[in-house]
Amino acid sequence: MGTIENLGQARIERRIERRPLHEEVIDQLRDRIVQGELAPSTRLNERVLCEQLGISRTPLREAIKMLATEGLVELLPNRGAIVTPLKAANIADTLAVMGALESLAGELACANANEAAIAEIRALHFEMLAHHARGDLAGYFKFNQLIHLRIIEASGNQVLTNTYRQLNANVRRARYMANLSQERWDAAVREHEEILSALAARDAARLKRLLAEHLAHKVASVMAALEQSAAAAA
Amino acid sequence: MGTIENLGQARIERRIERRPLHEEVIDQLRDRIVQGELAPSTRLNERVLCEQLGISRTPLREAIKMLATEGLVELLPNRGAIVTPLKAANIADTLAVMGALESLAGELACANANEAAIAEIRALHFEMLAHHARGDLAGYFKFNQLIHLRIIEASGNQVLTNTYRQLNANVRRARYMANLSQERWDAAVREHEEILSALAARDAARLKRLLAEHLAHKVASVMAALEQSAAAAA
DNA sequence: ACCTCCAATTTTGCATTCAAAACCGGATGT
DNA sequence: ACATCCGGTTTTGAATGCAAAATTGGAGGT
Repeated sequence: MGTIENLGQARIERRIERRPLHEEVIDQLRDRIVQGELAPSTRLNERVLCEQLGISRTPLREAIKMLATEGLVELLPNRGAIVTPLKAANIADTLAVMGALESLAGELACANANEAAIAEIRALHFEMLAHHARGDLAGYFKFNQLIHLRIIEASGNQVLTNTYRQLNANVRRARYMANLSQERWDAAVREHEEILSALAARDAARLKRLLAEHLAHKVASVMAALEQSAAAAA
Repeated sequence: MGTIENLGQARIERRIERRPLHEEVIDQLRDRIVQGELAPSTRLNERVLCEQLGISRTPLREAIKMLATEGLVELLPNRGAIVTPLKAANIADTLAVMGALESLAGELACANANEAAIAEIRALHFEMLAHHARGDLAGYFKFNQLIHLRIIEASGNQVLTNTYRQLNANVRRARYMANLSQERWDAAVREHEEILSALAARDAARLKRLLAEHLAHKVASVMAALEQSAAAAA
């Protein structure tokens, strides 16, 4: 180990940590895809994206390859890449897997979550209520997502969290299509109340059931929206 | 070599679509990592790997980025990449997630699997028995893996299959460490018998329970081996 | 001997270049 | 009119080049 205290090097560590370009790029593209700004089936033209991002093709191509293994992008050999089309079957499969993960997360969270984490989830819940009260759908969605992610994280299983987050990115693209009725919205908020209370009580069985029901409703809503948009496209 | 035959060969060869280099490379590297030929924490030197694979750095770097999002490789900014170290905690987390996926797969497989798929799994089971009878551990492992994968695939959920396969790659790296006792090996074979019979009977509840127990044994065996190797390294 | 500093070398990050495949649009033949 | 062929253009795939960061090895100081 040697001397830990550096003599003349009392200088403050430079906080300016330059992120690799491919990381910057992948975040940018992932956001654009999830936001729908890059719509499903859109062709990713390397030249155009390079100009928009102000970088060369090398880091862009690296980012695209990474997005492909995340499943947000599809590689067509010799023909570039497209934003993965939204297929109802694929979304249904993804949601089924996410359900299994949520169930496991609920169980683990009841066993492992510390009170601070639960308190934070409760705080986020109230923030979500505020947006719901104001009828602010975008804000509601944001905190909704955050709450689900925090419950997953409360499991303490890092692999579970990463897997869930990755699958979730794919599903989030479909969320704008799901035009929530006021009734369904209100019901979802009530479901969240119950989920929170089950977690606080560390009632794993009840939490798992509630998460499963909540997800089932989400599946129904998303699938309905997808069917509708598919019908409109045809 | 007749001219006509050669022409024919050339035409056929030309029709075989050349895979992108990064795909070739990612498969090569993934195999080497899973086989343990590239051991955990090994530094990936681009120049060396380029020479070994006979390619330039561009496709190699693309492949490394993809392996990083698969979790088999860790990127150290400005310092290249290393094979992801085997951490007991990470493997335990991964196995927990795989357990949840197997459980879901068992349920879906009982509902969706066609008889041909089950017959194929049974055939693989007998091949596995043959290797077990001969005491051929490597051959046994191969068919063991294949059977588990086929059960997952029998779910009919593509996302589930992909997710499972990806997580599995990480765990397979640890399998050589798990020095199976003959008793445990025999027990594992018996468990497989039961799993197969539950699937054939489409008894979802029993199948889920058996898969969970089977996995629990695997977890115990892998974790014991990891603890042991960690102790040896210290 | 140990630590620190510094130049030389290596290695990575990114840009650029070159080659091959796909795409486009008009001319040609049926 | 329609399909197809062909040349040029665009776009992707892969190699190479160049600059910045990290590593190495050794000289000098304590």
